[in-house]
Amino acid sequence: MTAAQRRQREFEQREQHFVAVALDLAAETGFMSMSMAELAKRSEYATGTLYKHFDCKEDLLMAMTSVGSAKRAELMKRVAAWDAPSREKMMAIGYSDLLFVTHNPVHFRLEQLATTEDVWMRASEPRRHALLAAGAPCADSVRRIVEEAVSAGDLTLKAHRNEDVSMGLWTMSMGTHTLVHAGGLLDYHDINAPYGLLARNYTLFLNALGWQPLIDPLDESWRLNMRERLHRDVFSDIAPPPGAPKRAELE
Amino acid sequence: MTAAQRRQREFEQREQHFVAVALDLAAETGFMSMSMAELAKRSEYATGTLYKHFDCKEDLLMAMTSVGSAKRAELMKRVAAWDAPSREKMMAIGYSDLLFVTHNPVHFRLEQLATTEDVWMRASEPRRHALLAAGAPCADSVRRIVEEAVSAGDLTLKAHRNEDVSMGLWTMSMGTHTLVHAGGLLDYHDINAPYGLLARNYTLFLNALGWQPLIDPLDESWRLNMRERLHRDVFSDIAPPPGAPKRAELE
DNA sequence: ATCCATACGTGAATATTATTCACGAAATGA
DNA sequence: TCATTTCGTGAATAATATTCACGTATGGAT
Repeated sequence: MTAAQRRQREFEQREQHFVAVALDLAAETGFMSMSMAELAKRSEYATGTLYKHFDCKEDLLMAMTSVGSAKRAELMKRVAAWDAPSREKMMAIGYSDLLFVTHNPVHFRLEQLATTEDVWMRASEPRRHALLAAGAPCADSVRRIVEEAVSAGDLTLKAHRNEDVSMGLWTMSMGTHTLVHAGGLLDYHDINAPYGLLARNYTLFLNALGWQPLIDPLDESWRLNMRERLHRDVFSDIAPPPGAPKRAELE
Repeated sequence: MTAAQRRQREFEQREQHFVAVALDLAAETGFMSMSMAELAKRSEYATGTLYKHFDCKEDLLMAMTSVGSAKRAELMKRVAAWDAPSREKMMAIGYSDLLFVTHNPVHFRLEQLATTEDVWMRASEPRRHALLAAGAPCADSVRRIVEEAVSAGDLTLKAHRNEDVSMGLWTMSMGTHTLVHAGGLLDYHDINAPYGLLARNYTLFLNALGWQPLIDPLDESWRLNMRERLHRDVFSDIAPPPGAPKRAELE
């Protein structure tokens, strides 16, 4: 039965190939403007073959999005393993998400489309589940950091359970990305540096939870310092997001 | 020139008619599954006539979404005019959004789709602008409440400018709705009552800003009390969202 | 080495649907 | 009453997601 296994392996490789080519295509034209026929041609397979893997275009989208989610999860796993105070690690989680989205703008577009109710419901249940599963390690990393903070005495949970803490931060990040990507919206509302603001809101939120040590949201240098160490210790292979202020510029 | 004016008026009425019928259709089938031809037929006009109003389906979506945004803005305007302490008014803003979304789930789906980058970019600039404009009064109401809080001495702005305050709350609400509407996602992450959590997160955030009077996030009765007065004084014509303690329904 | 049966890839055919446009009817104003 | 313009029409067009009948390659059995 080793032949069947090989077949299976080749099938999976072909699927990855389809997804990789699809991601390239989506980067060029956007997911909605990309046609299944063109994707098949670019992948050097027939249209029918594509449909052997994905029952519908939405299923393909789920698979494409899962790739990005896995990448983000990998970044957060690194953060969770970082040797730093719990509060810095929690801030670094938010930063890693930002890092990921700015380096992978295409992924955010896909994710946004995928979690749209209209699209979400068209995808098959197994594909949806696979996407959720791809994101689960993110939640795990965050959960672990919260646990760590509690057992280190940096944080005492009252109204919030462990999952609730991450939910607050998660919604702020997701909402911010959404507003950033709706071109013109933030300008319209006269909001200049949404991600700097997001960082301050993280700070406020963690302060409100009583997560020690409390940080002055006006203290930019604390955050920049943390970011520098983070890039040195954890993200040495990833460039900071363009447009982020350098520490030197603060003096 | 009075004939031309009448024509113009009729044209606008027909557009409203199209949008109203489209909202009904979208409620039944979802926006993506709704066809322009069927919309035209239901509206008792020809397909071409529909395209005299909307250059593309995405433009129609923007118009449909604008209707909802205007409704939400109307609710928030009422809140801004409410005679209550600034902090309660700010909480009521979040509550009014929740009220609106739970009573108009279709609108949220549309809004979510519309602000998706892929869709947003396909709509024409004027239609996008109209949608932004429809949402502007929301921002105005919120801005006014923040100003009021500052001049009443309930709030002292430090790291945040006026717009920044609303941005934090806005992203939390939007992010929460998004997660709620991605069916199965919250269950997957073991989060039970997302909107109760959202309210606590609002409370935390406003506490962190130092918005007086500070509220214990564990104090449910404060919130329930506020909500009751709000429904009595401001939203007497709107039922509380399901899941909340029932009151007499006035229509 | 040969053959059979099954699994697999194919791409032309189908179905659906957003969008266009050439036409004729109705309104307008002289 | 007529000429002109404006407006609504819906059949035609142009994609494009999805299906399926077909032929071919594969792998095991003789």
